[in-house]
Amino acid sequence: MVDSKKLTRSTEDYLKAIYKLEERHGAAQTSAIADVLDIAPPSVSGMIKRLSESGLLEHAPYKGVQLTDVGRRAALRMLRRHRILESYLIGQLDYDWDNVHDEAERLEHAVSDDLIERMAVALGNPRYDPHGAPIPTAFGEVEKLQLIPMTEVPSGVRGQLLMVSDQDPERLRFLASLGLKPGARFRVVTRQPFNGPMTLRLDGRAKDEIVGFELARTLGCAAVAQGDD
Amino acid sequence: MVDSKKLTRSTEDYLKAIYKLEERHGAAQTSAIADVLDIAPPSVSGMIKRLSESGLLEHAPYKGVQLTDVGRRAALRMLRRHRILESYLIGQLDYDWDNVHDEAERLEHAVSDDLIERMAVALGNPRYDPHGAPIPTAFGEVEKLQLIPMTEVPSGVRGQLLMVSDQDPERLRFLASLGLKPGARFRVVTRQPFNGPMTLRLDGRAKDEIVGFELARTLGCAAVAQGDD
DNA sequence: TTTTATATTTCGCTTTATCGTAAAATGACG
DNA sequence: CGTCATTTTACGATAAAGCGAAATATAAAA
Repeated sequence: MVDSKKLTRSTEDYLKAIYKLEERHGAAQTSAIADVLDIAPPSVSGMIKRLSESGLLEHAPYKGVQLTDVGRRAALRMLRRHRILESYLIGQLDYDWDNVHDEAERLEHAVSDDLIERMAVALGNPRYDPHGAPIPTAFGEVEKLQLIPMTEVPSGVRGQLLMVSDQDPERLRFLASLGLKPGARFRVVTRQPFNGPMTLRLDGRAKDEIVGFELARTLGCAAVAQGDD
Repeated sequence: MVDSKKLTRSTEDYLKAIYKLEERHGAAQTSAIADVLDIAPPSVSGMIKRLSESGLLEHAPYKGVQLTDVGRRAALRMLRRHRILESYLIGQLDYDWDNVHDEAERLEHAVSDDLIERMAVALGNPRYDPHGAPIPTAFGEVEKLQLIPMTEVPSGVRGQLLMVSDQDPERLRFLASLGLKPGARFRVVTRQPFNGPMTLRLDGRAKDEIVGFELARTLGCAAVAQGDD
């Protein structure tokens, strides 16, 4: 119950995964967790039991789990670590946005809170990481972004790309080659039906770019009113 | 035999410890390792067996162990990591020389070679860490310092402090308060017999400082010829 | 409501890595 | 050659996490 018990690598990974699932679907099903972490469902059940006995989450058997306040704080702490680390590696050590994920993934379990705060200070306490994800504060608060998939920006409408997944280096390199970095503004030129590709015109570019549905669906965007900043 | 098998935290710690013992005494006895790592001798025997089966060290039963080339490279790699990390934390993240050890100790097991090299570059490829220890190159070469304990600098002779242990924060703070940082030059004013304290006059200081025998024995020094740089 | 399908949990077991105690083996030395 | 300290072997314990098979619960279909 006391929150000082130090967590293992796996438990930290579980908490992060559960947080992200909760964020998207309100709760986290066993199989969803198993899926994300690439672990067999019975193993997840076992871990859920241990985590709920430690007071990190509430378990409604056969329904799913919810993080407790303690669990959520722990998850947000990991997210902060990950995102500060990515920001630092890119900002101070010349990493590129497509190769920071793995390094951050390992380091987030090893660094001290002190080091993270020093990195944050060195960066000027950034609020977003290089992939556009909001960085939780040291007190465990996060901005909740209201994003829509690029696939839901209507034809003819202007939008802005705000957030991409940091996981797949190849995808990130490809996105960069299209000019699709967080902050990029565009107008949807055409959208094919039946989950077909979309055509975009990025601000400051002379040519349209074509983006497949699967890819576009993973891009967190906001619609931009004309003349909005 | 293939050197690509990734090592665990403990094995890395064993290799470091064995390297340091070898450096000082030519070989590493089981009990000495047990002592340094605070582990029971039979456990060390067990680990020695595993390490020698992995080709990291040669074991002469009942005699001691010697690192193989592979083992030595692995140990030097850890030393490089540790020392680059300490240098980086102090040089770029405003740590002090008395509080970097633990952080480096944890991180050295988690960082990638790539990150270490980036840190080294950011620092201008330093050759010594902030405690005066030589940093092995990425190729596994180290400068072998020929140091003597401060207790062996004769009375009346000038010396230079070159290296101190990074392990004990309190000791480091105390040393700093005396002005005893690597590079500091001094003249031995008096030395009491029977392992008594010594009196030093540090360059640029108006007052003598008294240093106990136990402490002085851990300070790596070089005698300095008059007018030497 | 009964049947069927899907998801979840329980059970029992395995793996990996490490450490420990007690007892046997070895080597060093007087 | 016998004593003593060191080292090794044998055996067991622990902790953390994983898996497959079978039992159970929920949800959907008939």
